[in-house]
Amino acid sequence: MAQAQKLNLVFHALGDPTRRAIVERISRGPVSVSQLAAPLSITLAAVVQHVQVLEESGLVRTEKAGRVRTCRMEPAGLSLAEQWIAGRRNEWERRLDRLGELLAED
Amino acid sequence: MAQAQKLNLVFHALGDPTRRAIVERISRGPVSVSQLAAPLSITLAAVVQHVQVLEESGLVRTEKAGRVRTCRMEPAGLSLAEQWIAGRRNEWERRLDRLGELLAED
DNA sequence: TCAATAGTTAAGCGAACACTTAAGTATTAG
DNA sequence: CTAATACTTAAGTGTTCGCTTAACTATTGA
Repeated sequence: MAQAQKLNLVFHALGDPTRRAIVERISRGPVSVSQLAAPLSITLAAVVQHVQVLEESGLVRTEKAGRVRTCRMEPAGLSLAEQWIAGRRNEWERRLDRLGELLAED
Repeated sequence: MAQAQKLNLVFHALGDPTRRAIVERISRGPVSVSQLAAPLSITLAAVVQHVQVLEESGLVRTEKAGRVRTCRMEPAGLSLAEQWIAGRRNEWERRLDRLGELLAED
């Protein structure tokens, strides 16, 4: 998949507060879907849909054993977003440097 | 504004590829709205709407001089997103450390 | 075996989204 | 003064989103 499309999915996934709460929980250790649903005031079906979005975005990996689906972190997903942001900061800082050099010329 | 609400706006803003392209351009230096629109195959009106979303998210600052609106980077916006991501990675790594210590016990 | 548990899937609904067209305002160059 | 430029704003349109209810499947503990 193209990088841009992956970034669409990752940033879109993180744009929802319920999904960020789910990621926060999963980043502390593996959890089942029911455990994810417990503190949330939405139906299990809605939680399943959020988990699907997170899995398709590459932020979360999922595995079913018996009737329980366990969700784990997939750190590469977050990494992609982090690197895009770092790239922007980098360009911005390099520009400030060039500007500083220009102003330092006498 | 609450941190969570800001994160909603920032991640949602970055979830759209056109808006990311706009941020990439702005991170290389200040630009007018027309300059932003030039390489994009959407109407000026649509670009204005994207810029509004970016401004409300805190990623971009904007200033009008005469009839030209100039857009600049607001690095604090990206920073907020970066810190949230770093926080998740941190929790995930700390958990791996604890796990490693457990396994190292004999 | 059979009832509770854990998740799945589909259909539907109202709100938000990205975009367009169209009609406007304000600024500036000639 | 006038025409072109650079937006701005409003209304409308099709699509996607987050969520619900409801009906279903698969697993497991008593």
